[in-house]
This record gives sequence, C-alpha cells and structure tokens, in this order.
Amino acid sequence: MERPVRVRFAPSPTGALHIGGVRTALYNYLFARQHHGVMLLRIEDTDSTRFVPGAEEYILEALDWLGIEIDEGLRMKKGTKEIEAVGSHGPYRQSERREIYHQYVKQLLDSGHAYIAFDTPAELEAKRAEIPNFQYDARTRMQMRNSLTMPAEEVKALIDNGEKYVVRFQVEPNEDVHVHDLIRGEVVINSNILDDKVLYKSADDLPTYHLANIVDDHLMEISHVIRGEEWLPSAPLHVLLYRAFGWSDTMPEFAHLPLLLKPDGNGKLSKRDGDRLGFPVFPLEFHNQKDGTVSSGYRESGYLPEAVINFLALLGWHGTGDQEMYTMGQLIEQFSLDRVSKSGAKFDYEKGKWFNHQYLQLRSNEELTEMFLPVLNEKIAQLDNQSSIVNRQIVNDKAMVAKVIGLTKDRVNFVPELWEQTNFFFVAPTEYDEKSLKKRWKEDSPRHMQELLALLETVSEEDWHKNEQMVNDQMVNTLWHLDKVVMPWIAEHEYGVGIVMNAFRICLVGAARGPHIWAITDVLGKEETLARVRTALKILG
RNA sequence: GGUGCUAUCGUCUAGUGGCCUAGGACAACGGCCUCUCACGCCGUAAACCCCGGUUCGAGUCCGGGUAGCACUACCA
Repeated sequence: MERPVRVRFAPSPTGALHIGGVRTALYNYLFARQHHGVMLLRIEDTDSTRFVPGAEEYILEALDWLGIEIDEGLRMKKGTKEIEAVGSHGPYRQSERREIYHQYVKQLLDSGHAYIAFDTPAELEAKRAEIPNFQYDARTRMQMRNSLTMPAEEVKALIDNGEKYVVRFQVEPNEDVHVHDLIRGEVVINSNILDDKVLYKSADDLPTYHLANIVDDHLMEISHVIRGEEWLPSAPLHVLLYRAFGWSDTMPEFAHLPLLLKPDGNGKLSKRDGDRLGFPVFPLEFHNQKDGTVSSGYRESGYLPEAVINFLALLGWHGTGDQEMYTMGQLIEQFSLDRVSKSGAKFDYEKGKWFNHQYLQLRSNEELTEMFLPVLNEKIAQLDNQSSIVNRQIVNDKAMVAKVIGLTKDRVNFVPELWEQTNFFFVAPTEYDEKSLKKRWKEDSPRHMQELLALLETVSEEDWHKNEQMVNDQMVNTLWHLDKVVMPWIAEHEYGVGIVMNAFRICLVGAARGPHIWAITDVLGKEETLARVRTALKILG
C-alpha cells in the first residue's frame, strides 16, 4: 500500500525567497498535486539571529501570487494578506515547537545516540586553527569537553550552573551510509567523513536544522523530501537520525534538485548576480527591514505569474516532447521527478523574457489595460505641467487604451514597456526623431503633407473610421477607407508610397515606427490627426 | 585539503546501445512580409569534456582522467 503523498516546502524567514527556493516550492507543489497529496508549508526559524521581519509574510505572498497553493501549515488567507495555520500537525513554525524538540533530544540522549558538549565556539575555533581539518567526530570527541569524557556529576553541575552547552549526534565510524535519491539513485557516504553534528543549542533553546527537520518531517508524516542539492551531503546524517529515532520504516523518500547557477561564469545564482546583470532573483520586491536593502521582484518588473512558473518549471525539468509552453495544469499532469535533470541549470534570463512575451499575448486587451493603467497614469502625471499636449480623450477612455494595447502588445515583453510603444497615442509629438527625419523627411514632404491635409479634410467623420475585414489564406486583413482615398491620390501624382506614408507617420508618431498607419489615424480621429500634421508642418516646415 | 554530485550547440534541454547525418526552444545571423519599427513566418550557423574498455555497433554501458559545482558552522 502506497502511503499518501505529503510534501513540504520549508523555507527560513531570513529574507526574500530566492528564485531557486521558488522552484523548489513549485516542484513540491506539482508533485503533491499530481499525486493528489498534500502540500505543506513549514517555517524553519531555528536560527533566531538570522530572522528578518516580514520575510514570512513575503514568502507566503510570493507563493500566493504564483498560484502555488498550500494545503496545510502556514498560508495566506484567501484574498487577504493575513496568515492562517491549517492542519492538525502544528504548530508549523519551528520556533513554536520547542517542547516537542526537547522530548526528542532527550530520547537521543537517553538512547546513547547523542551527548552533551560544553566546548565553546571560541574553543572550537582555536582547535580548528590548531589542527588542520579538525572535525568533531569519533576520532576527536574523547579529547573534548563533553558528557563522554566528563563524570556525570560534573556534567550535571555545569548545566545546573547555567553553563551553555550543545547536544551532539554521536556518529558511529566506519559505516557506509546509503541514501536513496529519486533523482540521483543510490548515494553512498562513509560515516567517517561525517562529524558529530550539533542537534540542539542551549543558548537559544532551539534545535538546529538537522534535528528539527527530521523530527518535523516525521511528525508531519512527510512522504517525500524534495529539496535543493545543497542538502545532499547532509542526507546521510539525516538517514542516521531517522535510524537513531527508530523511524527508518517511515523515512521519507529523498529527491535532491539541481541548483540554479549564475547566467555567466560558474557558481550558484545569487542576489548579487541579479543586481549585476539587471534582473530580479526574487519573486516580489522586498524591503529588508533588517539591513535596509531593497530587492527587485519579478512581479514589480512586469512579469506574469504564469510566465515565471513556466520558465522556472523548465529550468531543471523537461517533458517528453518539444513542448515549451505549459499551464500549471499541464505541469501537474506531466511533471515527474525522474525527468528532473541531474546537473545545475544556468539561469537563462533571456528565455524568461520570451516566456513573458508569450503569456502577455495570451492576456486580453482588457486585462492588460488594468495592468497598464497605473503605469500610464504615472507617466501622464509626470507630463502634467505641459498638459496641453496630453490627449485626455484617449487617456481617460479605457476602451481606447485597450484598443491601443491591442495594436502594440505584440512588440513588448512586459506591461511597463507598453508606454514606449503607445505614448504617441496619448501625447502628441512636439519633437521628431532625428534619424527618422534624416531618412524619411524629404524635400517634397512639406508639400506632400499640405496636399494630404487638403485631401483628408474632405473625408467625413464617419468614413474616417470605416474599414472592412478581409479573410484570405487564414489571414485577416483590414481594408481601410482612408487607404482607398489616399492610395489613388499617391498613384495619380506618381509619388512614392513610402515617401508619403513615412512623412505622414513622422507627423503623427514623431518617428518612423509604430503600428499600421490607418490604425493610428483610427485611434487619433480626424481632428487630432489633422492637427498633428499642421503642427509638424509648422515645426518642420 | 576532504567527501559527494555533475558533464550534449553560447544557454535551457531531447536522447535510456542501431530510429543520431544528434532533435526542439532562447539568444545570434540571414531572408520573407511591409509605409516604418516591431511581431510573425522561413532559413543558416552552432554541441556529444578527454583517454581507454565492452560490443558487430556507444552521445547512450564500464573504468580512468579532467573540469565545474555543492558541502565541509552552536546557518538553513
């Protein structure tokens, strides 16, 4: 009988959640959902000195934004930023589980699997300086100040006296410890290279990661531990701990994920790399109250959560075919640990952009409008001192903004970039791009524009916007009424289409770029279009 | 230093002994489309770390090198 799948994501609240951590959470989530199991979130805050206020909220909000849902443990209450704890295996913060750990530390002490050590950090440091490669283990423990070398009364007296101590795990030497890893297969490490790890520190009355992790995973009935490769070297210790507790039968399966590497050079992806190369390494923007730093986030940079998910999913995992685009549902369906790569993946930020571009195209113009409006309003506010040039009619009309977005979204990767592509719709140009002028504004252009102005004057307000959709070869072509007015005129005078149209474009846009010209005139309307041509003629002669 | 993990185009990867003349995607480059800039479409260039072995046959299995990474805390 297969046991029910219960996986956990167990971050430490020491700052913003690293993108690698996000991927770990994602893989845990995909695995849980696929097996109709439980995704649990536990906070590992056993290092009181590294706690950063707000980090816990940040982690939960980030997962919530990405659509990684938590079934048990700590999570963000739906639609709020309130934290709630659900489930019967709590508490889910390790700092709230002190009494539980006491009991298990005692069990190990009583069964002779652990001992008390009084060596101070300073003494250990001195020892390491004195003896190269010093390790607290079977070879050295009998020379140290601990309950194995000191009489029981002295140990008791020291403790009663308030002396700080730690509890160390007593690793038996000369044993090959086998770790079965779902991604890497059998990993064997000899216990001689393991040290007597500290399991509990009396200084803050908390266990270290290793003890807390094993106890919690056991008590919370975790079936699979899916975590980063940096934990592989300590996996044998964990196996030994399960055995010391007598829990080998229910020990979870392990899967150690490959690391996310720097895009250039070698090494683990770090916050510094993001700053250096100009991309976020955190899901959300984070204001660190402890050191005052601000870290940029994917959300604030204009990323869509589904793009981040897709991008991250493929950094270390790949399906059986050539599929690149995956919805969360498809990932849940197709994900499998044995298709996770063994080697680290360099963080390919360019591909992340591409994913965002793809998902941006999938969003409706209305959705994008809602996302773009704050950016638009801010930009317009910055221009407000020259309010005469802002076209309020378009700026304040959501439907118009949506239309403009529909014309330009295929050329951006991020929502904020929409501004660069659409600004001329909202604000009439008063300056003209030099390069465009040099290439496209010819000697005859003023005369052409004068004539075009006269011609366009004759078009009725109704005809101005008229167009018909033509479908041929599965392509939709828009035939504009204005096209039928202007093209014969160009042909009649034997003007160059490119010369006239580009000059016209410069008048409207301020540069030789942008969507189809009749789509632009359609949005601007007759009055605005003609006004822009007149302005350009005034400025450019 | 020790231990472990890993090794296919610049990058993410497909590949589980013959379907490999090594496939896809990003990026790059070229072309098409076109009033412009983009998008899109089409195409080009681009890789099995090295040396042995097993086998009729190796990117794929084995061994040895080499390189990279991770760990080596009273941090997680």
